[in-house]
Amino acid sequence: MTDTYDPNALVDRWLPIWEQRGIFEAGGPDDERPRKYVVDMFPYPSGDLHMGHAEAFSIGDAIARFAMMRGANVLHPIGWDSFGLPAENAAFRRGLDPRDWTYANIAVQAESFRRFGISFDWRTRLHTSDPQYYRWTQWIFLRLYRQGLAYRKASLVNWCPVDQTVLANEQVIAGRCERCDSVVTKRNLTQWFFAITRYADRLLEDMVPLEGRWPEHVLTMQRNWIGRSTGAHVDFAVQGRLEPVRVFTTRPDTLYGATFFVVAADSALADELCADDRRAEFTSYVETVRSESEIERMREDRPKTGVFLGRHAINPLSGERIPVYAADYVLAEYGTGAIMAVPAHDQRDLDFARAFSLPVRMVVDTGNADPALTGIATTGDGVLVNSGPYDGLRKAAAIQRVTDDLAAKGLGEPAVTYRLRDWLLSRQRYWGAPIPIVYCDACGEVAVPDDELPVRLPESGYSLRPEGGLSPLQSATDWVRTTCPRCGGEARRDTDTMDTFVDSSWYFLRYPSAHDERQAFDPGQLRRWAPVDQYVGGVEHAILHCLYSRFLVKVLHDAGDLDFVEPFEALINQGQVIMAGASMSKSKGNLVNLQEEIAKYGPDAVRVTMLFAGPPEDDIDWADVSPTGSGKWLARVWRLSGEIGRAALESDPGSGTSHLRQVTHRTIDEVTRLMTGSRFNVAIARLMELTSALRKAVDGGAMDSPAEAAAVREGGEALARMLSVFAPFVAEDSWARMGQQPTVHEAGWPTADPALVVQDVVTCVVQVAGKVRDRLQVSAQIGAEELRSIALTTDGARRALDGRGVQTVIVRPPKLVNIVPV
RNA sequence: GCGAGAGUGGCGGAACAGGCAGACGCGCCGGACUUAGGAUCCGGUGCCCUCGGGCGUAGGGGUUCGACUCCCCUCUCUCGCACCA
Repeated sequence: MTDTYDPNALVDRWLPIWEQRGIFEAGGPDDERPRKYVVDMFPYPSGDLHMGHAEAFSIGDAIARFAMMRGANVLHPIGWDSFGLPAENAAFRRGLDPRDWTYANIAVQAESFRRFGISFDWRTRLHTSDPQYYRWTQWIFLRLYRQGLAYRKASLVNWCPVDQTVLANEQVIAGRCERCDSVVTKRNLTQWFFAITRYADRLLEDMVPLEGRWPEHVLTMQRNWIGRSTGAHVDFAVQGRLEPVRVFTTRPDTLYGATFFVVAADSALADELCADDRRAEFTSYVETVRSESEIERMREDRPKTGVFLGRHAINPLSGERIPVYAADYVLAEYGTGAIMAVPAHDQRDLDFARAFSLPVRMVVDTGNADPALTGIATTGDGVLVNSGPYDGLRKAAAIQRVTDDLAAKGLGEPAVTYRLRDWLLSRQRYWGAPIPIVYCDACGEVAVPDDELPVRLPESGYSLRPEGGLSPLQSATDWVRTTCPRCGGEARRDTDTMDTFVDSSWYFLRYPSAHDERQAFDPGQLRRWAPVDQYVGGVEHAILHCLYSRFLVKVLHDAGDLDFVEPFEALINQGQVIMAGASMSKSKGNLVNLQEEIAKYGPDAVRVTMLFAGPPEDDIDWADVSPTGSGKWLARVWRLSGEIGRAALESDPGSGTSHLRQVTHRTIDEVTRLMTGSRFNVAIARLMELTSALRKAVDGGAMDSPAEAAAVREGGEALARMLSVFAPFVAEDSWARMGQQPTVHEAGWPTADPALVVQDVVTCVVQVAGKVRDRLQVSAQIGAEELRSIALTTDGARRALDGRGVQTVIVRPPKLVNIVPV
């Protein structure tokens, strides 16, 4: 055993031993230990692991290892989210097949994970781009298809002109492509959707039990994303149209304040309603609107525009005739694509009314100044005015009454709308799971039978680059040409592939039976493991990935495949690793290379630095933290273990109650609690304190006395066991240096002796007028009366009182006395 | 604009339930050992000070014997959403 601390040599020493013993493999069905399923969001193979991976997986590993050390049967799996557009683009840039590029990266990442010492059960390893995996992604698609939850629809979709593909709403950030930042345009294409909106209410309701277990802001983001609004549908007759036009409003109480009517300019309805003499103006307006980018449309200070359509709508309750406009501030996709405009109580309507000199009629008196004069719409509570039979009602009562009256007359009904849209999953790209549908001239749209899955991606030999909005798979003509599973006639395959979020929204169901060739997931295994007890990953997936996973689990539950409705019982979003105040990027030149950091400090020091920097959810600025400092601490532990190792193994700390034993057991007690709350930074601070206490004892000659040496050994061994969850290599080597057999990871979490945790003597603070004036060492069991009289006679108290009398004394034995002078 | 969260030393951050503010670490200062130190070990380190104390958790007010912690107002920052009717 060498005496020079070389962190990277420890990796080579212990990795083969751990792997040979299989110590991180989950127990089988007969394993009686309590089970825990810990999942890190699986990586995307875009290159080697980076600093962000190191942080996320350090957190997940600490959680998984802590559970293992406490005697749980832990499933800690790993896989790769290996389909997707970035890999495809990167491969084409290099003139490579996406498959080769992807699997080469996976190999590199897997080896990096190994050497980083993450406690994965490698038997679970899966890749979403394996036919053995995407076969079941296709099976899940068909599961939704048969339930009517997957459907095809021609619609105006978000189009990224650079990536040449359709994007889900969720992938458009402020009008730009999430991936390449180019300005998104619109296209009319027939696309596949999952009907996630049908699950909107359940996605909302089922969040209640997640309170306190998921980050609050993630729940808020999901709620906002779903965007449930309650109100009413109201039918307005429009001249020259048989059917009334329906609007959605959250403020039916303001119906008498509607002074005009607006339909979305780009909707079919606007086109239909346009009067002949307005056609020219309307057409040119729509052209202007269409040519504007999303960015321009979303400019905050953008003036309201629109055109009068030459018709009027009839207010169903008041009978008033109001003009109908087309405008781009009304969205075709939200609600019904038409609104009643109440300028007095809606700022957007007011802005439009002022731009077009339309009347503004206040119908709810909120006590604020008239919006017609101020230009500020009022939205608060108030009393109805100018509203015929509803005058005098308060807002809430009026909403109820108006809605009821509309319903009674068949002119409307209570309604709920959502911001959430159905999940658009078709992608005109090569590197994804093909959609398992064929089109037959005789039978139409036909599902590929389950036993013909997977529909494999054609291997190569085609131009696989996206062109002109056509899926690259269209050029694979002999792949496209197939036979209809129903009639045996000629048929064509769907040439789109699925959004990779489909792949990643069910992988945690596959892990426990990752290589099962008969089914997507094993219900028996899932009964043992699922749902995921702890999920760890970046906040960038707080909406998309988490919402889609929640949706899919509910669908599979309803299909009778699963007996739970939420995939992730608890969620931690780790912060980002940044450098010198900015997110890392090659162009900023502030990229920190993970492998270089590991080469310099060893994997353990990098892990400890990540976890010690602050709470897991906080960002880490690598410029503010010190891998050197973490490395120094680990080296201290390692050297200490060598000194402890020279003391006799068999010595027993016995029943001694030395100060050091108390420190050890209090540390165990506290670190155990801190780990339960994922308070890794504080837990590490406590372990550092224990290290210093042990160092001090050894330097003070403790090793010369058998009893004291035994207490040092007890502390050192407890330290190694606890350290193992953060710094597995150093902990393991220290364990061996103290003369113990491998491995520390099987040694179990130390147990605190309650007798040593309880403080028998405590420090009592003596305050005068709330300021600390003295400190006392008193028995933890001291009575209030006794403590009061001792406190009053302390030097500090007497000096501070300076002859003044005592008004009252607050005694909180044994920790505090506060003397209040006259 | 709307919603959520956060402001503590030079820096990252501690403070369980209203009871010793600044644990632990970085940085800095000093010392020991040393041919040497970018190794190791030990000590110091919120600010001011007449060495008794005074001030101090963004700012202002309040509740309390006692407030980083609870309440109100203001300021600043971060994140999310952003014409969603």
